Amino acid sequence: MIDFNEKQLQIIETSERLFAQKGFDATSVRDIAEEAGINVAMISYYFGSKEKLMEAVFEAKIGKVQMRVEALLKDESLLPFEKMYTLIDEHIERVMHSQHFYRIMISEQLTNKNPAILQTVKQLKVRNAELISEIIKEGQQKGFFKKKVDVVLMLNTLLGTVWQSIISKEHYREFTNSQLLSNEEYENQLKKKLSTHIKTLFKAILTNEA
Amino acid sequence: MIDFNEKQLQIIETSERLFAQKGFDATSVRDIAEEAGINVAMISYYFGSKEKLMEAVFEAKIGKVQMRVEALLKDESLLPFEKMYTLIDEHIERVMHSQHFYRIMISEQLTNKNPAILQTVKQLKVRNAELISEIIKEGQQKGFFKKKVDVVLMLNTLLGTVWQSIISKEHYREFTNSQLLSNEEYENQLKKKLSTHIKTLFKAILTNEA
Amino acid sequence: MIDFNEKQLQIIETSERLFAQKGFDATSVRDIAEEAGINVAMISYYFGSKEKLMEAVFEAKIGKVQMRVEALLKDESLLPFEKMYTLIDEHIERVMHSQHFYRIMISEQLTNKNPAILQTVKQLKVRNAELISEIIKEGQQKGFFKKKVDVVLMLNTLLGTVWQSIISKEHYREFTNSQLLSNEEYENQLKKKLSTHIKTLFKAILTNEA
Amino acid sequence: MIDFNEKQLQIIETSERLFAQKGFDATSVRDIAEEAGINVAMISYYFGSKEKLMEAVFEAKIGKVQMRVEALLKDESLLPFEKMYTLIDEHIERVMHSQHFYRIMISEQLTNKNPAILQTVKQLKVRNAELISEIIKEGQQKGFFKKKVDVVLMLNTLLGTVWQSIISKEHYREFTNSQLLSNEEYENQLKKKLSTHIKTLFKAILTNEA
DNA sequence: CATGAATGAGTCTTCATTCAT
DNA sequence: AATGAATGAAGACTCATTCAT
Repeated sequence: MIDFNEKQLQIIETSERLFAQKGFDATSVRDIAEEAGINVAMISYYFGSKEKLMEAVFEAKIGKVQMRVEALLKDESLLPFEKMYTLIDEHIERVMHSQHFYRIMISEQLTNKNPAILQTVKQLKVRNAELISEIIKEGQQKGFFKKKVDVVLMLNTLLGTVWQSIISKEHYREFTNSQLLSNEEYENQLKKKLSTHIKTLFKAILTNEA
Repeated sequence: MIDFNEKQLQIIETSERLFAQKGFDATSVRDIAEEAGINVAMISYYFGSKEKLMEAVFEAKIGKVQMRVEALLKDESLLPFEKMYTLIDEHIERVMHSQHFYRIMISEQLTNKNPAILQTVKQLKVRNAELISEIIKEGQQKGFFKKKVDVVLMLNTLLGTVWQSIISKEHYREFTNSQLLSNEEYENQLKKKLSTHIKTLFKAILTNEA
Repeated sequence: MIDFNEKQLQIIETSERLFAQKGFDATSVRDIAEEAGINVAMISYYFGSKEKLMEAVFEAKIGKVQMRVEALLKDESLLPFEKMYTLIDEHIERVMHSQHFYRIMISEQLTNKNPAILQTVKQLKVRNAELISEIIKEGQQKGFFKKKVDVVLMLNTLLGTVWQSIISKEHYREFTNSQLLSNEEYENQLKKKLSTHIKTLFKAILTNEA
Repeated sequence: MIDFNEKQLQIIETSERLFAQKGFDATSVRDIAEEAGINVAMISYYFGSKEKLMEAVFEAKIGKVQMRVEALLKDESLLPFEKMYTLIDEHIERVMHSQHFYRIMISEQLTNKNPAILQTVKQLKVRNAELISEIIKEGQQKGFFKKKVDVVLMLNTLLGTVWQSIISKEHYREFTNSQLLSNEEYENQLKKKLSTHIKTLFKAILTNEA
């Protein structure tokens, strides 16, 4: 876990936003430098290269996410279903709040260009799948969940549905008659709907015997 | 619906693949020209610019998709549930087969850079949502589906789950003990699993009274 | 043997001069482009890179030199001593006339940076040593030359003396009371002196029994 | 004669090596700082600039060389021929031992960029020519040497032959069947050969009446 | 006295596009 | 109708040097 100083964090934050908005290749180091109010050379100076900067963006973020998930899933005070539901809500909250970062993450998974980043992402995903598998086993032992559950597909439904809702958010604004809502209101409404929707799906996945 | 000549289609096809593999910005017109075996200048000559070429890629593809969906949903020989299930299977099949194109589409939705393309995508999405709404109404009238169904969320679950499964395909290969399968076998297995999984979800969405 | 078009030759010529005057690293592609009256991008366009341009400079020159030497040494109408003397005079003439190029060549041998160039130079040198060895053998068989002659040292004396005379030319101008001569006159005087001097040395090397 | 403190000498020594290996322009102050184990800023701090550092390298070296030559040539216990032969051997030894420095010196003479350095070099050369002229006069008066001797050409043969032998050392390694020798052995062999060779040449220059 | 942080100028190269043919 | 040649703009990055501490 690398420690970044204040200026580095400032650069990371700006990069995260710009990479998300325009994509890695379409974001020039000049763009970043200007927006962050620093000299172009400082990016090479602090991070070595634009690519390494991107990796730093991931390191800075993934670590935090990982810790939060671990903490939740190991919380012994929660019942299996409560854990799953909390997991859903925290995920929705996190993705909505860090849309920028998740945009980059998807983008990186799309292009397969930086192996270091892919590795980091993979580790996060696999680790999470492992942790959730354990919750499910626990729920199965206690008789709450049905026998056969495909953890990966379940996770993909969670991540995919949330993500798809975000990227197509604007497309459906008219369709759902939400033109009059402020951006914030619309997002809040979306969060609630998503929460209910996915919990329903998870319940179906975890309990209904096919 | 624009008519493209053979050379143009050749360029579109190559572009689709390269844009998908490396991203729009990271793909140079020289790359495309070389792979397509044509002169660099021909891209500007036929399409006006690299951006316009991208738009052509979308026009060429979206049209086909749209027609297939319309045909399916208007097929009067199918029951509502059958339509939904066919919709799922065709979507899975289509996305798996045209991963390249869907990668670009997601990428474009991520970066919001080309309004013309966004508009095209939005039209497709909204039109599809409308069509599916009608199926659902039909199913509700016939008593197959429950009263309140959120079409958009349902669609997002379909699209999101399929998509998430594709982009994280490799990450979970070890986790699901599928290392020994060939790529094709792995994809076929995934298709089947996805089909069952999403049908279960749709059934839950369309029938279970919360 | 690569064929260079007119524009390429123009770039090569300018580069040869600038690389010689300022050194490879101190010469920017902008310098070259400005002096050659071409666009900076044309250097990459025609040669691929600054390094490759340098290699082209060598290819363009070394070939010519090689051919001249081969022709001379294979000339059957000349006696061994005549060949050696002609070799000396032609070398002096060539180096004086192409000082720019020889500056670069020395510089490259100094820094050992571009293996492709070193290889080209080495081939030239070794080939020349071989050819001259044959002349000497011929001279020995005919009884003109003494038995043991070190070809490499002899060549090094020729090349070294000529070269050293050129690079320290200005240093000794006062010392030799040649301030009043024009540059051309001074160089002509130097050529004559060098010719006599080196012929004396060669005669000593080739005939005097130690 | 400037006094350099220990840290300065350390920087000078490292610079000498790096400038020789990679050339002045291709050597960055960061390279030097890293290899010398000092802070980058210290180079500007101690020497003012990279150029001034180069001048310091020359000042530190030229002084030593000058003193050695003066001492030898003024040694009254040696006969003229002995002096010349010792001069040759010491020069060979010196150049072989300080190849780094001589590489830089040649390089500087090639590029003519730093007038201060050129001046220093010129002074050394002219002074040496003057001293040697005196030896020759002495030898002529004593009847050992012939009347007309071109000191400059003679010096150029000494310097040029030695130098050419060094820079083309590797090129001829195969040609002289010396692949099996260690680097050290090869250099020792070369030194001996050079010594004999140049002494022969000098003898011819100094005695043979044309 | 010595240095880590910072920077503006400059590097080479690649890019999409244009234009004469 | 099609293209090879050419280019201006922009790209990421490295450099020697400065300055506050």
